[in-house]
Amino acid sequence: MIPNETKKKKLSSNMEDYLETIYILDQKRETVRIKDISALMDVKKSSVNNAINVLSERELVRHEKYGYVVLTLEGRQLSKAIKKRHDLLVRFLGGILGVDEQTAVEDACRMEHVISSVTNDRLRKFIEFVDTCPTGEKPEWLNSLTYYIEKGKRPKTCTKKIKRK
Amino acid sequence: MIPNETKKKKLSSNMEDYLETIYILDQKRETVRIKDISALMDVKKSSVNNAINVLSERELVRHEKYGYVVLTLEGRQLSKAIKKRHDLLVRFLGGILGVDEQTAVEDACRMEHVISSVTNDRLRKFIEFVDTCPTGEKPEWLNSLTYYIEKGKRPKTCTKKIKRK
DNA sequence: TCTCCATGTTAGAGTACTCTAACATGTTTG
DNA sequence: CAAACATGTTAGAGTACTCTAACATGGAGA
Repeated sequence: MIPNETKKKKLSSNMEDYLETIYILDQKRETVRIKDISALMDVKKSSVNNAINVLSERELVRHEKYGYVVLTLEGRQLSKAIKKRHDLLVRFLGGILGVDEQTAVEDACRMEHVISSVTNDRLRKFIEFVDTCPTGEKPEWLNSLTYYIEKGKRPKTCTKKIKRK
Repeated sequence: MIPNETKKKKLSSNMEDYLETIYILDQKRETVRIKDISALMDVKKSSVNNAINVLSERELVRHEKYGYVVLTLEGRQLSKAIKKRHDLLVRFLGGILGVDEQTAVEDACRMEHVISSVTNDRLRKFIEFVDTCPTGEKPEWLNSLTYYIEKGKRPKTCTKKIKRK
């Protein structure tokens, strides 16, 4: 049995980055140009060109010579998913672990390419769990966690009943 | 001003992987051979050879032709740190998010190369926070989280006092 | 000792990017 | 309309890995 050839190889991290950038640009302007991608990612236009050729072959974008870059349906779905993963990670790192904004974004940019769908799903649920806290606010344990991260020890309200061997 | 040249370039993910593998092997046997690394990482010996040359130039390992691979002090410290990062991630993914063992290990193997020291530190504190729970057991909120992840809803004891607009 | 075999090394090709530099195209403007 | 400028493309080199295949080394047994 030959493995199903409709199953496409996973995109490389770099190509995912290009795709995500195209998605971001697409969301905030009418047209996306090679030049825009180049500027946002801080790579040369020739590198973008190379990437666009790869993404075109995968049918994730369409691009006519000297023209705009346009996401295909598949490309849009995929890039949107990558962007969601990114945002999720930023929220987790920033909102729960209290990592500073810049570091959270930088880490998310790298982590978004390597986490499995299972981990992604669990992180999403974790954040949902925090967001849907019955009190409608930050749950008490999370306040304690923040305190612990900042001070290195538990708040007084969270230290009683210690029973360790 | 020329940037301080004692500052060494960051190791690539691949080289970190090689170094971590050497550390793991070093921990459980007297000597480390090219062949062992090759087997554990599932790459060809020639690739290991190439990696060892790079790590030797960086003074992270010592290796005489046809001999053993030995970690230098610096190599030991660095590889130990990488391994710790790995273990931390496995504990977080497995122990808190409830990701299955195999996926947790796979994800950790990729994530360990991309998280910043800040995120690493926060994750460590998060786990510490859970481990030092005053009751000496899994904190109640974590039980609720596990329930939420499994069932998609909060346990009864965790749903009262909802006040959302 | 000598031969065999496990192990290690080298050479050379392939992949997936990066860049610079030269050149092509298309748009704007004088 | 044509020159000037912005933008895009191509060619070719460089990096950091991967592999296969051929060859070298060294230790253990006949």
